[in-house]
Formats: sequence, structure tokens, C-alpha cells
Amino acid sequence: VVVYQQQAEAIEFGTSNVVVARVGSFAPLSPEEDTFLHNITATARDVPAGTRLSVEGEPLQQPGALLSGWACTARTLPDGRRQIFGFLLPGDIFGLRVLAEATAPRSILTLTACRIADASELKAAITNEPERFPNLARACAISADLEEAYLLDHVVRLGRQTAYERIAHLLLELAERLKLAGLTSGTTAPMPLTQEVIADALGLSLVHVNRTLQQLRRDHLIEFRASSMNLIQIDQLKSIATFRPPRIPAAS
Amino acid sequence: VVVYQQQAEAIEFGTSNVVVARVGSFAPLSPEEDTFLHNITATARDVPAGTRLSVEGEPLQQPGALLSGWACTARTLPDGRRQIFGFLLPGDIFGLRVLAEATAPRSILTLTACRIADASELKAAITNEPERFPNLARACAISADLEEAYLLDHVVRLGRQTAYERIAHLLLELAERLKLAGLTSGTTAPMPLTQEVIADALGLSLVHVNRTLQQLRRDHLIEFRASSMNLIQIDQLKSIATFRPPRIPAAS
DNA sequence: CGATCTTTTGACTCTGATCAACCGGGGTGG
DNA sequence: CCACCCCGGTTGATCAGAGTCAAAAGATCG
Repeated sequence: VVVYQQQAEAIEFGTSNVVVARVGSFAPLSPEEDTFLHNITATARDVPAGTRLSVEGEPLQQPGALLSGWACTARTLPDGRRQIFGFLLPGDIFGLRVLAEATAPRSILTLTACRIADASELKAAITNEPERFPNLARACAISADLEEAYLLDHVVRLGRQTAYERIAHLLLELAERLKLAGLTSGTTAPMPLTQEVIADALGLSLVHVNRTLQQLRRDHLIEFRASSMNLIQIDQLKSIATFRPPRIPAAS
Repeated sequence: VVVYQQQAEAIEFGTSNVVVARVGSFAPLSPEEDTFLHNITATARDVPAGTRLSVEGEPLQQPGALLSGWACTARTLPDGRRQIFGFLLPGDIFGLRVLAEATAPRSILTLTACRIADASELKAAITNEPERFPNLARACAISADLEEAYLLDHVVRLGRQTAYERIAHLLLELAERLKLAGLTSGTTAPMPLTQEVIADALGLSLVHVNRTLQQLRRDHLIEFRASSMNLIQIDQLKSIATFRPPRIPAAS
């Protein structure tokens, strides 16, 4: 019955509880843990695009869970150059791992309108009584590991790949993650990023991103419609980008 | 007396116990913790340069502590391109944070001869009985945060800085870390990296690293002697690289 | 004292940046 | 209702930072 209700919610709101689904996919949750996570994600606030959820160097904000919408983590140099470290997609949890007294090492910025739940209690739970929430703790650890793996992929893109490879690789990563969150249909995935944002993530100029995307389309590897992308020829893309999805430890 | 012995060791071996000093600088250790850490670092093995301590994708190796020597973490693409993620300096601890069942997300490679202690017990201690080793646990958390901060700096270098800025920034980071480990004398710090290694870290070609280093020398910002570097004009370097050292949470 | 590794130099190429302008749609205000 | 504006995407022309190829010159080390 619960499952049915969730599905009904999913259909109705389009997001239901991606967070619960995602976390649960890392480690099977006990009923208590499931309820706990549900309660956390029940309280949520809506945030418009372009909101700074956290500013680098300033005291840390609450941890959160992204119920819907896209955000990114970034740092801005004094002269205005911006580097995006990665993206937060629906279902992602952020701000969990860091020390309470620390200052934020990165800014967090919403790229679309977002629905965000406060995850302070989740952090407290896995920090203070991990033995009571073992699967939750484990799932969060896996999530943190995954996040690191994505960051390392990002470094490789920036350091050793061409513009063509970088873009292919990033789109594959996003498609992969959206698929894990159950947000794709076939080879088509939502894609609300502007070319400027892609440029700031991949260390390229806006103009060059535009031209490279055109090249990818001309090569019949991807298609864009509205704010979604279609990765036709996904295998060829993977081979171009030498894309190897990070392995998630089995949910034993 | 203990302090005196340590200093004597430090003078004799040049490394004594950088690890204990470094970890202790993050959080003041209790006598028990201090002893614990000392015992761990007492058992150490010597490893020649060019040893692969861990290979990406393969099951995880033991965590370790670097008593002396330099190493790096990296990933190699199928076609031979290599991306270095960061460097391990004397006093650094590695492999702590990752899930036991996971596969290594990066390779670890010694760049010089190294002396390495097994840190399995440290990992076990802070994982299983953090309440018994609170300062140790806290110090390791801070260390992990620092490591992440350095990785983010690395991303910014790769994505948004010129070759000249990148090299200045990297040298500043290394000098800073070596200073924290007590391995500098004045503005001079050890620098055993080859230009090829610098190139693989900064996403540049060997030739371009060579030319950019020459430029930095011609501009009287740095000097190289033997395998050490001298950052004269450190303020100007910092301004060129927009270098801002990561803030370490106060050891309250 | 070879053998090998690292640094240096020169010539040339090319990927990607910069500057500048234009297009097209969606919203806004008069 | 339409002119206007703003934002995101597109295009063209030019430039420069960095890569590549090839070879020589120093270091280091058995």
C-alpha cells in the first residue's frame, strides 16, 4: 500500500520522494529509517533559481536534500572567473560531510527553481547515533564516496580531455545520474543547463561550448529539444569520452 | 624528556614523527591518543620511488601514513594520458575515508623513496570507538576536509587559471603544506617533482611547464636549486595566483 | 663512463579564447 | 496590442596560449 501511495505521489507531483528512493537504492532502509527520512523530506521550502544557498568562506549552512530542481557548487575568483565543481540533481543530499565549525569550501547556487528539505536531523542522526540508523549511515557514506568519484571525473575532464570529450563526458554523467534518480525516459533526460553554465563547469568559453555542442549534434550523437537532451548513440559517446560510470558498492 | 627524544630523532632522521606533529596540530591529543599514534607510526616500511600503492578500480589497499617522501594520487586514461589529483607529503595520512568494500577511486604512486606506516588501526579506532579517541577522530575529519579543500583548489587551477597562474598556485600550495609539516627553512622548501609530474598535475604539456617555469624565474619570483625551490617574492606570487590558503578550523 | 632520466631549445600547429554583432522568443509595460 | 528589452543561443573574424614534434644539452647513477 505504501508503495502504491508513493507511486501515486510520484505521478501527481513528479518528484514524490526521489530522496528516499535514491538513498534507499544505496542501502535497504529499515522501516524506522524509511520513516525518518520521509519525515525529513516532508518539510521543504521552495527556492527560486539563482539563490545562493551557501557562500564559500562563510559559516556553513544547514545540510539539505534536493527534492526537485538543479543546483551547482562553485567558486568565483576575484576577477569574476567562475569555476563550477559539480551539479546537484533531484535526490541529492549536500552539506553532510563537513565539520560543523568549518566555513563552506564552495558556494551552492540554485540553477532552476528548487524544492529543498532541511537535512540537519539526518546529519545529527548519522553523526550521533549511527548504530540506530546503520543503513542510513552507510547510504550516506556511499553517497559521499560517489560524490568524490564524480569530482575526480571532473578533474580528469578539466585536466586531460578536449572540449569535445569533456562535453560528451559531462552529458553522460548527468544522464547516468538522472537515470539513477528515475528521471529519464529512454535515452532522453532533462537538461536545464545553459551553455554558460556548462562553460563554467568545463573550463571552456561560452562560444566554444556552443560550437562543440553543434559539432556533437552534427555528428548525430545528441539532440536537444526544449530543455531536455537525447543521447542517441550512447555507446559511441561513451567511447569518445572514455566514460566509465563510477561503481556503486553493492547494497549488501 | 619525551619531547627531547623526539627532537633528537627529528634531527637525526629528518622526519621523526611528522605524522604525530601534523595530526596533533589539528587537535590536541590526549596522552593515550598520542601514544596510540606513535605506536602506529613506529611500524613502517620503506618503499622505492615509482611504487604503485593502490590501483584505481582494484580493491582498496590499507590506509597509510607517509613518514617521509612524496607520493601522488592519479588516474590514467586508456590512451596513456595521466591526470594527477594531488600530492601526498610527509605527515599526510591517506585512504582513511573510503568505504571498506569500495574499489579505489584513484591510484596512489610514490614519486620518491617513501617511508610508510600502516594506518589500518587508526582507521579502525576512529571508526569503531570514536568516543575513545575524540581528538584523533576530529583531527582526521579536519584532515579530510583540508584534503577536499586542496582538491577544489586543484579544480579551480585546471578550469580557470592560465599556465603561469597554475604553476604559481601549485608551488604556493606545496610550500604552505610543507611549512605546516615543518619541512621548510625560510622561503625555501624541498621540491622533488619533475616537470613531467607537474605537467600531469596541472593539465599542461611538459614543454609548456618548462617554459612557464623559466618565465617565473626570469620574473624573479622563484628560484630552483638542487631539488628544492625558493619562493622569493611570495606576496607577489600569491597575488598572481590569487592564492588563499584553506582555513583550518581552530584546534579548540 | 656509458646509459638513462630530466631539462632545455627551436619551429610549427592547432585548439580554444576573445571581441563583436545578430537572432529569436518570452515577458513587460505603456 | 505592440514596441521594447532581456536572455540564451548563434555566427564570423581574429588572436594567443598551449600542444606537438624533434633534437640537443645537462644530470645522475650504477
